[in-house]
Amino acid sequence: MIAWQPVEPSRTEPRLPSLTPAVLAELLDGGQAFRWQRLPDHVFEGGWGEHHVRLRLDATGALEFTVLDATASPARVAATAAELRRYLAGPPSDVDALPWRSDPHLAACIAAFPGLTILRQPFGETLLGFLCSATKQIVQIKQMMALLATRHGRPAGAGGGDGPASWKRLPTWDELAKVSEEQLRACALGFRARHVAAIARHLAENPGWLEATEHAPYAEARERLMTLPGVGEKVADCVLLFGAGRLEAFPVDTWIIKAMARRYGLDAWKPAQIAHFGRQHFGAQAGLAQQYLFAFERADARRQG
DNA sequence: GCACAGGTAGATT
DNA sequence: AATCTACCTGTG
Repeated sequence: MIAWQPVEPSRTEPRLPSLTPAVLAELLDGGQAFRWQRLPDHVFEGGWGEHHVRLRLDATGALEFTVLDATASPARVAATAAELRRYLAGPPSDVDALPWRSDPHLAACIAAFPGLTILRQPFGETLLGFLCSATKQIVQIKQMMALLATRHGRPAGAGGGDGPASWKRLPTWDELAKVSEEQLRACALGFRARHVAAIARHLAENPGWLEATEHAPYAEARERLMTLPGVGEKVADCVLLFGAGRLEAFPVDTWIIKAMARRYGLDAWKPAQIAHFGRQHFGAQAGLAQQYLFAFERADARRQG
């Protein structure tokens, strides 16, 4: 294994925030991504795309990483480091521009998770993850992703893998198109298997559709995603927020419905109404605000608020 | 044993 | 147009 290295920002990229272990856990394992595992001593192991790394915080809260590929060349390590910065830095955002001065609850959420940001994950992987998220808890979504990767994903790394212990990346949509619905169900996807299979076929028949969707303006991208089976407003917004850096996306899930009822008095409001309120109230970075509200509400529930 | 889980879509009122 | 339900399956 290669020694730990700092995840230093390059000169042209914004500095990554200094994080506490709790905020790092929320960032990697709080429901944005589904491929990170907690190890002892605040170490996280996981990956995205073909990259497989461990992350930890040094004494000052700065991030360090190590590439988990014994055969990785220095060039590949450098490439992973660059991709890691992009993954962690996420879309350009500014917490200070959120309306926390006039919103005491938002201010409390931000204070509870200082430095929490939005990741920039691969678009296709994000779609797969949130397709499988319907009425599932994070641990279960992670289990589905792990099974899909283990059984149907390519080994990542130089030379296409180096033994049974090598990291398996999630299957691409092209690869998923060759997996039967039965095999998908065997990965614990349940009724979501039908959606994954149908979308894989659709994407195979429409080359470039996913890329065009990723780069389309927000409203158009959202419409396109919602034409896919199993993709409604919530999943579309999650995919655009976490997989395409669209901070204006404001996913309304059960936690946000609870938060809006409890903290903002929006009792019995419907998801579409809450989404409208969120965009109006929180502004261009509504998705960033959503992540703070989401993290706070879940933490509050864990300590039986 | 049974309700519930980062929802969606089709049926029913 | 609003409300109800089926859809899979692991976890508590």
